[in-house]
Amino acid sequence: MPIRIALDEVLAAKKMKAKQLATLIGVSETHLSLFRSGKVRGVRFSTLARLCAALNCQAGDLLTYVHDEADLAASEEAIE
Amino acid sequence: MPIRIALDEVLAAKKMKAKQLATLIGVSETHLSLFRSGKVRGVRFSTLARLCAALNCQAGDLLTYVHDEADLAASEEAIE
DNA sequence: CGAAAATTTATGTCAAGCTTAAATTTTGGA
DNA sequence: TCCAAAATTTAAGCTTGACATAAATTTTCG
Repeated sequence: MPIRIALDEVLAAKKMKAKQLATLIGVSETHLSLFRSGKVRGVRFSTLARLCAALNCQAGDLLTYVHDEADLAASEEAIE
Repeated sequence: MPIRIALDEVLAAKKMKAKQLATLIGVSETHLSLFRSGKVRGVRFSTLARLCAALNCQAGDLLTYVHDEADLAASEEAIE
């Protein structure tokens, strides 16, 4: 997956524990853990907004796109 | 909603039409239109990745968080 | 005007966001 | 080296909403 979640880095920079964040924004520790380790396939903006608010950062600080040529082949399947 | 979608700006900068983008990344024009006008409540990373790939930009260029104090009160409801 | 292009509305499907609970693993101090 | 607390993972389920297609409505512009 070319969208990398950099939550751990931001968390470390703010010297905040995942648990604190979870409590602060009202999301389960379970889900936050899955999110941190990149095991989710998307986010609700409401959740993203709360993360940004709590960490005082931008969406781009949490989500970074790692370029992958394959992403552009999305519409052209059946190439075989 | 404090997450602002800046797709139109990026699109304009790249001088690309929404329709071209939709075709390029394989998403319906309908949905892309809803997305552009901020009428969706979230994104799948697969879609975000394709947008970034096609526009050659970062996730942060498309999604920006507009600070809103209210976001932190997310967990404290029942305040009345 | 009028037709093509773009946006919106309507409807529906199905994936997955997120939760709670329990199991498993990791961590760190005594 | 233990063991208990903390953190992560697994499991199961509820519910939302991403995204699609089709049709209606609106906008664009020659």
